[in-house]
Amino acid sequence: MSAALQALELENFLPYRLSVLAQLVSESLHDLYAAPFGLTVTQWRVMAALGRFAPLTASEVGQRIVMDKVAVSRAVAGLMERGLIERATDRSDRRRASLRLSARGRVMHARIVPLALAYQERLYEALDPDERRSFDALTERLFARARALRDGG
Amino acid sequence: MSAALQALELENFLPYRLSVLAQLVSESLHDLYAAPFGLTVTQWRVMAALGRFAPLTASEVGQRIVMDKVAVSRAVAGLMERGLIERATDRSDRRRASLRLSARGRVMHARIVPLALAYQERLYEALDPDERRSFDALTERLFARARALRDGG
DNA sequence: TCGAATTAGTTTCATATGTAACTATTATGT
DNA sequence: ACATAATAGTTACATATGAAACTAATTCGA
Repeated sequence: MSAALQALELENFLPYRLSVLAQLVSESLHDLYAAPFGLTVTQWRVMAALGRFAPLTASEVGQRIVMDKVAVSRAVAGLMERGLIERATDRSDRRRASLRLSARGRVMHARIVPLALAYQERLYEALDPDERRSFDALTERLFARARALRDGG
Repeated sequence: MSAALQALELENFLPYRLSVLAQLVSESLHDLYAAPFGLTVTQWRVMAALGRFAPLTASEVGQRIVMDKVAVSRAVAGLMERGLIERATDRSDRRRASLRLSARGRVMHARIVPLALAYQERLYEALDPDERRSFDALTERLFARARALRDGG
């Protein structure tokens, strides 16, 4: 049995394709709220998590949005400084502090959400409804597989 | 007509999902060649582009792998330092220099490619062949759409 | 109950990345 | 031919990110 020569066609290589697509989309979205609102991607994600699930501790935020605790800590510091979120130390466990959007944060959140959804909508116009559902399901399975490979080997 | 309240469900938000999936895959792949071979993701991508299409100028590399010229320049500097690629200034236009893998670079490339393809294969096990084709086609269309939105508005 | 281990979160350091300014070379228009 | 613009690539600066060390508080176990 002769060994097949393997060639790597970068443009057809799944991890590469995912990376390029995600980066392009991420950059576009970034333009949507970075310049107008002065937020980084990680800060916006923290706000989005709090907008939906507050109150959350920093750890819980990290679990929700798949972000490590250092990144969360830095994003929270920046958002606190600008008065966009509020922190309240847990009385029964003073290591923990629950976070929520401030009034200002809620205003900004309410202005960004429609922009983000509109962008998603325009992106999804590339697919018909069946294809959207299909795409979402496939990404979900790839994600689960990638996590299994990382964790279990 | 009452305005519908819009909610952003981050975990169902397409840009977010793409970002998290791409990052997870990218991290896994990174473990595959970063520690063993001491390459960054950008360096590996430059090697992959040269392994397939050499000789290329730095600009051409950037176009192939969707990477800006500064990133290419830095990756090239690192790869030159380690003797993994070779540079030859174009005689008819001395601004340009064509790049190719060195003998050492080809050896390393030949060792990494099977690892990368094996990882892709294990990832793709989450999908059956029809689904793979479908997924690839859908990502292609989303990419085209994202680029159109960025460029054209 | 007291020391070790765990957990939440922050700080530090080294590295990576993006933007803009810069150098060197070639192309263009008059 | 010569000033201006464009192109290839590098450097510099500011900011972002990841890994590991660290602080503070709590839990666990002998």
